[in-house]
Amino acid sequence: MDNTWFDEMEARIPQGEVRTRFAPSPTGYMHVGNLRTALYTWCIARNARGKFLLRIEDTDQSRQVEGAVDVIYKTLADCGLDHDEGPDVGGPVGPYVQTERRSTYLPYAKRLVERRCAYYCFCEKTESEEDSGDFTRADDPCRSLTDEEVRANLDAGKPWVIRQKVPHEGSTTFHDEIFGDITAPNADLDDQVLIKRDGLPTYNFANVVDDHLMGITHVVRGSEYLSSAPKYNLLYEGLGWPIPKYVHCSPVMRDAHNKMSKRHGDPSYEDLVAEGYLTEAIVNYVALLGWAPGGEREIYSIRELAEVFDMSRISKSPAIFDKEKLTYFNTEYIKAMSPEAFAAAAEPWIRKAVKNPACDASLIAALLQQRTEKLSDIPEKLDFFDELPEYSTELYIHKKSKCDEVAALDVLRRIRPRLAALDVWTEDSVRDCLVGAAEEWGCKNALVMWPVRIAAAGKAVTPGGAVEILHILGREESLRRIDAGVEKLAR
RNA sequence: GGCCCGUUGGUCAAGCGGUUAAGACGGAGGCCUCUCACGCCUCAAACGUGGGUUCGAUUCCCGCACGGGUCACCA
Repeated sequence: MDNTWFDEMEARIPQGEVRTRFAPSPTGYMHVGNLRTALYTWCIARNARGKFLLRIEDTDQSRQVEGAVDVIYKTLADCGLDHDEGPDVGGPVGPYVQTERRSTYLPYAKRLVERRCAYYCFCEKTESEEDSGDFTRADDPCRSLTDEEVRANLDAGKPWVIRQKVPHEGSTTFHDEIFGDITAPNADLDDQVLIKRDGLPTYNFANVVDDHLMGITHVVRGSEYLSSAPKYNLLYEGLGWPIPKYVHCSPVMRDAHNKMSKRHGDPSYEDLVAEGYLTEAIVNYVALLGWAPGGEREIYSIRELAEVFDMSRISKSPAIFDKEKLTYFNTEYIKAMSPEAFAAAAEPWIRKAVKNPACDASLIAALLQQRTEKLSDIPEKLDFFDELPEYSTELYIHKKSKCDEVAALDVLRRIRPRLAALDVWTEDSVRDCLVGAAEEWGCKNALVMWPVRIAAAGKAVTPGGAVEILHILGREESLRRIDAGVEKLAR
């Protein structure tokens, strides 16, 4: 490879702006930790008015999943994490899929070999031999092969990999934006493979090459890469490249001991949406898992997050994902929706329970908005609309309303003709009727409301009170249910 | 096991040498009220541990304990 190729690659690299990248491997599953990493990465770029890129890391051919990339696109788009460059939108330093860049890695690996920072390895150790303990990489004879010996092996067609040549002496220090300076003895760093036998780069090498060639200024990733960061530095140094800022994020945990994972059945972003969580709530909550802006405010839109984001405030320790708190954010976002927006979002869920078209979905939605934690909870709250459930007359007993079965029967019998005689059937007319009756009879509203509601709904707990339920049910059905209540109580 | 990292209420967290150690979720109690919910008020609940440094440590240093990560031709 002549120098002009290298020069051309260098010439493409954008300068003078913050550039970050989200670089998932396409597994078809966007877990919460991934989403958070993407969010922080995006925030760093947007906060600095820089560029956010998407790069697909698919160098492991054995783990390709059909449609996996689409999950990534969809999740990012849903969450508002727009990217400036990527496989779908292109950009100045493409391609943005590693397998499409396969030819760019080997020249750099060879350059490292020339500079004695890497070497061809012809070992054919099996895994068990490597693990047996009687072979240490440091003693690998390939480390000290002469150029002639290497050429002979290559000419003979022996399979090879290229490994990084880590010095045995000294130590390497790197700086992380949130963990500070970290030093590791070189002797503990192994000669990791850079180019695999199949000719593709390993993650570790592809990452370094791509991050540099794409002009990435902030390398954001999970803290599991913390211990390999010293090796990255050695690679950057060997290639004569500037070292980017590292931002290592601690994991999102399912409990004190385990990371969130597909294996444990922890929900992905899509799972959470299917469970009835709003995207905005998920994003807001996830942002606050392992990061806090400092004040007392917790509700932030994605745009606001970008504005206030300060990576130096990312927490060093892992954070446990708490669904209860996510639920809290969800209720906050639900309550903040306009009634129209909520009605639109809730309608499909309402119609799962209420098939009767006479029951107005937007009226029901109005009852639900202050009482919904997540949309999926809606249907079970509404089961009484289509059909009056079987219920015990004991439901009519309610001490606080001074109601018992005898009083209930009396109330129902007396309220029925008044409801039947109403000129119009509106929420106001129904309310006036019930409240007016209580006033006339000299009793508390509750004594009228309680039995009417029980008769209308047949359950102790309902969204909305007697007035709203009667209104939504309509006159005919309301009277029918009151009659049923009378009959039940008279027995 | 080696190396690296972490440790404030049950959870998320503020704090960055001197505080009555914020706030939120969850929990408990109360008010409001036609049930539930919403809203409002109140309460309980924390600096892992032992040494230093200092007039003074949750904050700085060291040890210990506990937890996590990593030691792949996976990312």
